[in-house]
Amino acid sequence: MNDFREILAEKGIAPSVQRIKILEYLMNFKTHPTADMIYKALIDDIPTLSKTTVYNTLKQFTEKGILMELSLFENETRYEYDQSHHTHFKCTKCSKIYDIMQDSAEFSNNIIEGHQVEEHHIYLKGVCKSCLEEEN
Amino acid sequence: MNDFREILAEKGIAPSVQRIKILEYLMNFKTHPTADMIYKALIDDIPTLSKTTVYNTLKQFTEKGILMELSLFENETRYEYDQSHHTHFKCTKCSKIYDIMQDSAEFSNNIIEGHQVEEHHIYLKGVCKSCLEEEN
DNA sequence: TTGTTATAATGTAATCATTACAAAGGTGTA
DNA sequence: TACACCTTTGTAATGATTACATTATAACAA
Repeated sequence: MNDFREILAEKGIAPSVQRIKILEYLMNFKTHPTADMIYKALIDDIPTLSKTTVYNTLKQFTEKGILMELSLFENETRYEYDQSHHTHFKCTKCSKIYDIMQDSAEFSNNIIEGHQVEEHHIYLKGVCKSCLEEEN
Repeated sequence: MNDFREILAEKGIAPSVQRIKILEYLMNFKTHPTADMIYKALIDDIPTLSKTTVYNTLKQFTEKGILMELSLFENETRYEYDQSHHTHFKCTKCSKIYDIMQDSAEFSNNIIEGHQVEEHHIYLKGVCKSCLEEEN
């Protein structure tokens, strides 16, 4: 539990109950939850919790680099604490999202870690050619 | 223009004016537009066009495999006609989305086709291990 | 032609995720 | 205590999307 406080302290974020609980949840449950899932999971514990607080906190954590935002699937932002670089797999039946640790981008075989892959997407983010040129 | 009618006919979709114009737009402008962008682009041409029609048509086209749905960025669904397998690059400054034709998944160099890559995501879709097991 | 049926398009209202904003609560310090 | 600052809260607003009921259109038979 000091863990959580330390992580927040390192980033200059005051350790309120809400922030600690949200971070704790994301570090303990690697389920790539939405803001709403986090809210529902914590509301019993913190009955006064507001959804706005959840959104604000997730935004702040993302900006400070504590969390990673995933907007990959179905127009719902999902969050994860895990910092390691890995691939995401979403099941079209049960909707669960799995982390694929396999490093290589070798997807010629359509079974990966037991999952049957039907679609394969790669996307990149950064500064494009023409924006780079304008900067000079 | 018979092109469009043929594509629709192949999939058993009646060639209404609205459907032809929407398909035409997606085939001519490879800008990965949102439903709203398509609506705005066509409303002068078809003054009675309804946004619901755009949504319905895009959904139908996607189900029939004519279009590809991209929910990669900022919780807005974008659509593209291009069937070839390629990578998407989004500029964090101008928000434009580029197609990256480079086949290999070799992103060790952080400049690709002139764009400076800052994030690199891979995601997969399919049926997960436990759903596969349940099927038997 | 008229009537009938089926499909397609439209407009409005509803939903859901997210954000804006103002008010209220808490904490630390002079 | 009083003040300043940050945090949380609740409500209202926004924006994308969907549900649904109504209207329009096209094809076809009588």
